[in-house]
Amino acid sequence: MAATIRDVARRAGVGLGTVSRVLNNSPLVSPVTRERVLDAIAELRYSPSQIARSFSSGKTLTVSVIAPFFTRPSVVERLRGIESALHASGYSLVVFNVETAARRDACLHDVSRHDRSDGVLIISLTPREDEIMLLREAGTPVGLIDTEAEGMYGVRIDDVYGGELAVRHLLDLGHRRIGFVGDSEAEVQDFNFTSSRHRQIGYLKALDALAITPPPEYQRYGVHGRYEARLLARELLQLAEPPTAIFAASDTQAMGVLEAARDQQLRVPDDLSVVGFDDIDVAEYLGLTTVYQPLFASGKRGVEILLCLIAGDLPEPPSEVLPIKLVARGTTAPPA
Amino acid sequence: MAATIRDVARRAGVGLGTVSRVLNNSPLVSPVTRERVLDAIAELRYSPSQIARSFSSGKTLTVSVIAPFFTRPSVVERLRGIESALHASGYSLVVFNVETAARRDACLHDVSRHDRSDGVLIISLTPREDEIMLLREAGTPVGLIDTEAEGMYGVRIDDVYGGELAVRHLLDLGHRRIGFVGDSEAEVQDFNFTSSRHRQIGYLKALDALAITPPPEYQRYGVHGRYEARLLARELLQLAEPPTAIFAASDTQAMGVLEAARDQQLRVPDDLSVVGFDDIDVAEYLGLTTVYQPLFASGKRGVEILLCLIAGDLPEPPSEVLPIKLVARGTTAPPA
DNA sequence: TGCTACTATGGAACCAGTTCCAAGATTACG
DNA sequence: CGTAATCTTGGAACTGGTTCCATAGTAGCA
Repeated sequence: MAATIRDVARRAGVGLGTVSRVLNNSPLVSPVTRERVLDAIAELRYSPSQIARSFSSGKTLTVSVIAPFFTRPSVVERLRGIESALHASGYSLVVFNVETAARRDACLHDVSRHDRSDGVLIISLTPREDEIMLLREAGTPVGLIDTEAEGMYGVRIDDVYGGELAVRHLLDLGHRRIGFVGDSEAEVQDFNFTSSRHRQIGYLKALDALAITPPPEYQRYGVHGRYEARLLARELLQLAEPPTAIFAASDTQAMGVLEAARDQQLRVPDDLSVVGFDDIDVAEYLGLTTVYQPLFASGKRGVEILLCLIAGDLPEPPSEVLPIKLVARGTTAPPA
Repeated sequence: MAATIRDVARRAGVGLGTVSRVLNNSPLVSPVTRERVLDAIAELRYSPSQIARSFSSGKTLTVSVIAPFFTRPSVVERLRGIESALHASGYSLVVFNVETAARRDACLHDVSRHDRSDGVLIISLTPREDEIMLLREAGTPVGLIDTEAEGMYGVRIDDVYGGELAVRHLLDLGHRRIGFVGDSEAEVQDFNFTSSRHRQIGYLKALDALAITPPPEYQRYGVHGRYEARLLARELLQLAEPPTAIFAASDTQAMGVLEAARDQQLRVPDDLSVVGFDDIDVAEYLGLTTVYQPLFASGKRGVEILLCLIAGDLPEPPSEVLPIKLVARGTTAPPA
């Protein structure tokens, strides 16, 4: 059907190797011959088979990315960074969406086969000991985004510090009763998500610096999302002594908190201050005070690190930390 | 390095073909032999090379999807439907994000090579005459999502009817001065997006049924997004005789309209009614009246159609139309 | 028992590139 | 002019599966 490299060779009256050399821009071809080959390629409307190429060269020019809940705005933005950097390098992007623990394990396992892609990017999921072994054995280059693991390379932020930033802002405004809304134990377990937990540690650290120990009932956990966060915040606000401010582990959860405040006829920020995390697109719209993290850049940088590994170099430092900052908007104010 | 099918054959003391038959669950293998081969596979920790498999069989078990602006919430939701259906069928998903006209053309061209993937899904972009030819010549199966084209298969909604639904709702409430905010001419041209235009036709049709002809200045166009929509809505609201209701071609644009209303100290829905389109996740949060369309289902159905084409069947009807409905929430009310 | 029909099996040929070695052509230089 | 070094070139071998044909084995049946 379609022309092959041999057809081109015959047509141009040259050898197989010569056509291959032309295709790969080898300098070992005389200008005259190159021209002749290019003519033959044009005449036959020849286009080399990518699969055959991958097969014989062992390179697929493809990168897999494992993204948990890839509809979450923060993940989407990272993906956009990944896609843009990858495309610029001529790589294709294969996406795996992980929404269950089983799928998480299956994906990590599949991808370690180092067969269909030249490398793997893992977003937010922290590989376990045995999975790290598997990936290393298979020799699959891996870049981690938004997480870190022993002996692996990647890019992340300091979530503990981010939590501190958020809560210090509330403390500076004069708040002392500060609640926390974060991911459920189950999610942390199932997916090995760490950011909510780390942000909470920052929350505790900031409070501890002022010798404040928040009561356990001020810290609530639920399945990630607006809906659950709304319920958790409602519980917080119905306490005998409710918090005057709530730090949510993500902007999405902060939106749930805002809904709960609305439900209780509380004005934000007059009656309740709210801080989120991530600075997703809609945060600006809502005037939500939050902690900004460079989502797009994390994807881009993750790709750079991975391509580095694929090329055989070792990036330095292994785990790069991107800067974050507090963005004060309209959902925080001094307590009444 | 890694074991090959020949190693397995040698180890199991059988022929090449037999191992291949075991791998492909051919019934033409005796239970005893099958067992022996499976043992050898386990002992050698053999796992067949996907690339070699694709190469020799011609199937890649991969589908490409071309998604314009894949961070837009509506696109993300479609992608989620695609990923879920594709994964259930054992296919991998290669994503191309299109954000410029040049990239649009390049992607459509690349993908038509029918080499790296068994089929292509195209979201919202309508292939042009020559592109259809190219795809047909290459024999690449194509599924269209959110658009249609002569002789091609896919799934979509009736955008004209959607626009009618939205505007009829406003008319029923008593509005007569109704503005429209949609995509810019440039976008429609560059990407061959059709939905904004079709929704506007629905808008005109609904008004026409009541013999209303909206003045040209009531219809504004700008680059898709919250920011531009806000500016356009501001212009509308500053007219000598401003509209009492605005229909935005998407929820994202409706959010811009809401911002503009806020800027002008207008209360929604008392002073201004707003209707969006798509019913993205955040619409519910905002209490936005909008037109619901099955985004997730469109992705899923698109995959089903594509797999059908890959299998060599022709789906009926060629262009399937999914149901939509108006979701009345808090941003619409009778005019003051 | 002999013939047929079907099952089970082995392995060559094939897919379309890349890689690398051998060899011919050309140039450089003493 | 002869020899070495360098530049070009051709094509066999290789990548790891699938496919299909030939053949051996076996059961069914008259």
